[in-house]
Amino acid sequence: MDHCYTESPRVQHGDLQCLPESEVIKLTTIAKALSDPIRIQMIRLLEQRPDLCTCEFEELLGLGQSKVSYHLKVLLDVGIVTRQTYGTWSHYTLRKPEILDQVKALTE
Amino acid sequence: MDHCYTESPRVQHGDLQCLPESEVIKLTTIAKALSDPIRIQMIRLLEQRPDLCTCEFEELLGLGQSKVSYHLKVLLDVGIVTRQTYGTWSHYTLRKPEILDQVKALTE
DNA sequence: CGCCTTAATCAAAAAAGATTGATTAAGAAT
DNA sequence: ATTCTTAATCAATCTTTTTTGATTAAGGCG
Repeated sequence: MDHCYTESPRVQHGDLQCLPESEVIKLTTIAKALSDPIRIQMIRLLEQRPDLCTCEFEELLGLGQSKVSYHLKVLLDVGIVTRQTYGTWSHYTLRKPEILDQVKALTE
Repeated sequence: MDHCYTESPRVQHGDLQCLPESEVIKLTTIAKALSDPIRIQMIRLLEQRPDLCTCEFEELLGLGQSKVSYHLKVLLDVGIVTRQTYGTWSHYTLRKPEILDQVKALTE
């Protein structure tokens, strides 16, 4: 796949270009974050009520604390949500409230 | 556990809705298909030249035949591409040429 | 018909992602 | 200061996805 990133004579199909690796990583990283049912439901909840805290996800989704933390971290790491810490509580907010609609558009 | 709730919740807990299971599966299935670097590059190539065949992907991406077939099947199964068979050759086409732009929009 | 090409599929191994229970850290309460 | 609460992190396990090489199937050609 490397030869696609450069001007290689092996690419003999005119000007066909692959995407730069950094771009591919950006795209696959966000797609990966969106490819789990629990994380989709978390986004769905945040769409309706911003600023949910960790323990509310536990309650609303019926999941254990460490599982909830794990999935919230995935969403946080790719920038789908932001985290606000108040004392010992953590609250999460969607960075882009319309993200789920954009994912839906992929399926249409 | 009212202590961690936000001051002005627009929606009460009881009103919060999850997505139906079938909808979640639709969303995660397409996201999963888009979460691999090889498949993103395949889409990128098809964006520039529709109707590439299996052996062209092998050549352009520098990958073995069975790996290429595997990833094309993932794209086919979720409907991102369609397949046309001519004799022993298989050609693939993007069902929605703008799909990569839609994925990019997720990252903005 | 045999033989070559193209490509899908299969099964085993490797890699990546998710789950689980325990531990840790930091702030709040007593 | 000690204990309690909230939630992040860790390590082991389990599950899913991807890779690899081999096999299979079907079409074209001598």
